Amino acid sequence: MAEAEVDDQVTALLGNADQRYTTGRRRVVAALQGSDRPLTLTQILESDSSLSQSSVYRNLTILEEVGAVTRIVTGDDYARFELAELIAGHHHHLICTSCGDVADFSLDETVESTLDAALHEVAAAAGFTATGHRLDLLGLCRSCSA
Amino acid sequence: MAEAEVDDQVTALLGNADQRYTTGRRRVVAALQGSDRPLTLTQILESDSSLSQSSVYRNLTILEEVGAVTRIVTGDDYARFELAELIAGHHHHLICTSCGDVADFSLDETVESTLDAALHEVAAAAGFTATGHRLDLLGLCRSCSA
DNA sequence: GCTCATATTGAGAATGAGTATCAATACCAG
DNA sequence: CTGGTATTGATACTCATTCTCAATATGAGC
Repeated sequence: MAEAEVDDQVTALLGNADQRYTTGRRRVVAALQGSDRPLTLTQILESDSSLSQSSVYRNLTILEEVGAVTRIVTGDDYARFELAELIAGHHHHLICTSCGDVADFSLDETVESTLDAALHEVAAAAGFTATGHRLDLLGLCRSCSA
Repeated sequence: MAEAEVDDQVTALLGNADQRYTTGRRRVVAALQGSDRPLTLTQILESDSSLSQSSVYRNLTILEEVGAVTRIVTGDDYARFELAELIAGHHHHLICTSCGDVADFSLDETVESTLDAALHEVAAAAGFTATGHRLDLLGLCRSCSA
């Protein structure tokens, strides 16, 4: 998705919640969009020195509430943030259990549908209202396994 | 798995790391085994009033290090703990995004194999050394969706 | 452009789950 | 029983994240 389209999406999502798409929020979204993987707060701050810690935390929370950003908690000490699937598309994560790094990957459409169907049955049987799934591959990234 | 077998497994895992299977650790394992879902620290403490907070935290960390317990971080404020897959068997989680509750479920063998094969390819392509996967269904539990 | 009312920002204080400390206690070997 | 080591538990501490609140920016109406 092009930057302008992302901006339109985020503007709409924020607007639904009577929130403005301010410069600070644009910068946070730009940082996330410029990365091929989820970023920690520290990484966001490092990528744009005009941002302040408390505002980035607050804006990430707001962006998460309106559905523009997703928070990823890995067990690592830091939460990571990425653009929500609505914007970035459905995907999964390779999580390094040694250094905490997270990378994106996608699965074949056919595997995804098989999975979706199976999960749908499970949810129905459990009286659970499913809104999505999360699939992570755990292990060692290239540098940690070397 | 029967209680005695679980004890044997845990004893072996702890022994490999030169750790004792003390009364406090047995009580923590018993609490986890007695539940059909992962427990928070608070829930473990409530289930057995003879346990003290700092020892339970320390023992959960040790049990996790030796591979007897798995820590589940949901995005909720509390980490949850369960017996490792080696002991409890491979399974997945229904995670309620409203109240944070976590329940267990399993998938058909066939779906699991399809998934495993697909993930194996992804890992190979990324130079990632996979040690396992994590699949969670996100949504609202029965009581939160009512 | 100007003014008001409101939303947002940013620096620092506060919160709280989880971890470290350390003296007291439990356990094991001889 | 005795000495040496491992574990416990109360408490202090850490540090990612959230809250506070005065200062600033924004948008609407004129």
